[in-house]
Amino acid sequence: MQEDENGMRYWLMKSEPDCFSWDDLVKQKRAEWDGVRNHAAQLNMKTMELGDQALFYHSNIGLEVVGVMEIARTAAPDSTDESGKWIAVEVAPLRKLPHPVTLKQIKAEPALAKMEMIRQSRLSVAPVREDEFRKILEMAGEAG
DNA sequence: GCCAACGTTGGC
DNA sequence: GCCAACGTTGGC
Repeated sequence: MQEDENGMRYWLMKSEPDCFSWDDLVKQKRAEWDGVRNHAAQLNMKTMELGDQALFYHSNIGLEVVGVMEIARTAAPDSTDESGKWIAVEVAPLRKLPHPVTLKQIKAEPALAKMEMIRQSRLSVAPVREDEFRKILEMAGEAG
C-alpha cells in the first residue's frame, strides 16, 4: 500500500449508478458504503483512514470515474448486515470531476496499466497509487 | 484438503 | 446475451 508524504491513501470504489450514483451521494452528503461482500474489498475498507480520498466509479452503466470523495468514518459494522461479519465505511463527496474518465481511457493509458481495478476487474474497493490518482485527475481536466 | 459445480460481478 | 474471472459450496 502506498502513501503520500501526508500518510494519505487513495482508493477507487465502484457502484452501479442505477443502484447508488454520484448524484445520490451528493444529495445525501454522506453515505455508508455498505453491501460489500468480498474479503479483499473488506480488507481494503478496514485499511482506510479518515480523510483518505477515493475515486467514485460507475460500474455497469457509464464505466467511468465521475468524482472524488473522502472517507468520513472508518470501518464499523455494516448496518445492512445481519450476521455482524461485515464492515462498512462512510464516505462524503468532495468534488465532481470536470469530465469523467472512462474505463476505456484508463485502459488506453500505459501509466495506469498496473492499477488494481485493471488487474482485478471485479474488485469493488481497490487501492490506487498516488501517481495513478494524480494521473486520473489530470485526465479528468483538473489542473495539475 | 482437493476440486468440480455453481453463483456473482462486471465488461464486452 | 454472453463470457471470463473469481469466490463459495459441498461431495469425497
